[in-house]
Amino acid sequence: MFKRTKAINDAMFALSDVNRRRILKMLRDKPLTAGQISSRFPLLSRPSMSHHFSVLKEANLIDSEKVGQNVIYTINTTVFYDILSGLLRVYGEENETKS
Amino acid sequence: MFKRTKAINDAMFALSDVNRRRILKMLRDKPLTAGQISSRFPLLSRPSMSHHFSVLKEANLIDSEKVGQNVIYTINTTVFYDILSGLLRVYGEENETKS
DNA sequence: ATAGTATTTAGATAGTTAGCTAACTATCTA
DNA sequence: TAGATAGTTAGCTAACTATCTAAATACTAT
Repeated sequence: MFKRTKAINDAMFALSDVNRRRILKMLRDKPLTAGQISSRFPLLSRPSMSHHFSVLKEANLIDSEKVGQNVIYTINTTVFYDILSGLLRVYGEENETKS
Repeated sequence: MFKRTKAINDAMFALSDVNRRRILKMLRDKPLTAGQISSRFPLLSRPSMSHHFSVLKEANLIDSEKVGQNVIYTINTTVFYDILSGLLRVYGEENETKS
C-alpha cells in the first residue's frame, strides 16, 4: 500500500465521524487544549475524546504539543490538500498522473 | 442525527477504502456492470465486490439499474458536492450558516 | 513530599467491517 | 424446461472501532 493511499484512507476515515469533524472545526480558529475541546462534548468521556484525538493525529489532521500539564492541539491543513487531490483523482476529469 | 450529517459520514466512510475509490474512478468515465468492475479486482471475490457496491450505494455515491441479467452501475456525483461542502465546513474560513 | 489537575493508557464489552464459501434469485438461451 | 451466466444474500470468522471505568503518568502547587 502506497503511503499516500494510506494517508487518504486515514484522513477520509477520520472525517467520517461527526464528532471528529467538530473537533477539527473548533481547531480551525485557534489551538485548544484537550480539556477545552473535551468540555464541549459533555456526552463523551475524556478517554473517548483522547481516542478521537489519536485517530485525528494518526491521520495527520492535527498536531499536538505538550505545554505544562496541558496538551495543545492545532489543526494541520497540509493533509487537507491530499484529501482534495484524492477526491479529484476520483471525481475529476483529468487522468491521474504519477506526479 | 441530521440527514446531511449521515450523508457526509457515509460518503467519507465509503471513500476511506482504496478499492471503493477505484470503483468510483472506473465509473467516472462510463457506466459498467458489476461483472466488468469485478473482473478488474482479481484478488477479491464477487460477493466481496457486491459488498463494496452496497456500501457505495448506501452512501449514494453510485446508482444501479438492472438490465437483463446485468446490473449497471453509474457514478452519482450529487453527493460529491455534499462532501466538498462538508470539508469546507471543517476547513473553510467562513462560519457555518444553517442554509 | 503530598495533594490536585490534566491527559493518556489499559482492559473490558458491544457493535461493525471486510473478507470468505455456499447457496440462492433472476435472467437468458437452447 | 433445463442449463448456463450474473449478481446478491446468508452465514461465518477475524479484525477493527467506539465506548466505558479504572489505573497510570505527568505536571503544578502548596
